[in-house]
Amino acid sequence: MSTIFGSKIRTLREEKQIPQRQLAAALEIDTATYCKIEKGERRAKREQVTVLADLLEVDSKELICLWSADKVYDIIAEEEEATQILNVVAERIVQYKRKSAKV
Amino acid sequence: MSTIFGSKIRTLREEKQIPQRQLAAALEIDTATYCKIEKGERRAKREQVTVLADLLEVDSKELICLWSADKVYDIIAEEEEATQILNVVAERIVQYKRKSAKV
DNA sequence: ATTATATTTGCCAAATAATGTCAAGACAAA
DNA sequence: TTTGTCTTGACATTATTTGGCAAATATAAT
Repeated sequence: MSTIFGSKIRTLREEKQIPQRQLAAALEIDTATYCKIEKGERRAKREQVTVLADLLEVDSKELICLWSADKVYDIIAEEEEATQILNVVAERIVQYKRKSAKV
Repeated sequence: MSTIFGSKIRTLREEKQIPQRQLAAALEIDTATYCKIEKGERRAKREQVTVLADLLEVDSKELICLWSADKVYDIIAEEEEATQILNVVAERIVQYKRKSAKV
């Protein structure tokens, strides 16, 4: 049930010794909700991720990456062909990049 | 807006010359809804995918794979770090497999 | 051209999932 | 014990997804 994203922001927050209350306020949500985000019981919204990156002073790309990875993992984790699914997606992304490079 | 899954089932259906109406009936949905699934405007439910695999006589794993890939693609397509997200997920899946293999 | 069949579109309704709050409890430090 | 922090569960709210209906548009055949 825990997420890479949740663990990451918890670690960062503890390193900086910031209380949940403070980050929750910045995100304009209840501390209960913030707590659940750290524990992976709720998913942060995308805008919230970037706000957190600022406050925790990390590259927002890094957090977005972990946050997205959690979402993808939820979709494919239970599927037998998980790895192949990733290959199909990767292939499609390459194709798209080729196409936009042409233009 | 079109999906790999939708294109695939449309192609298969046309090859077999089956009307949408017939597949829609098997899925117990409106032909309009079925039409949208082929066009990628609606997402089939997981159970519907396996029913379609039967009717279209293809391996359900194959269809599930394309169907999942569409979902994953939706999540990461707009993200700058799409490829890296896939790597993070792939890494996590490998880790999970190791863990379950140990037991 | 007219009819019949198949597909598509737009809009609304129902169902489901995601996000959030509140209140109460657990836990630790002072 | 009091204070501040964190956690949990039940419930409320909101957003998203899925489906139906009716009308429009193809597509075929006659």
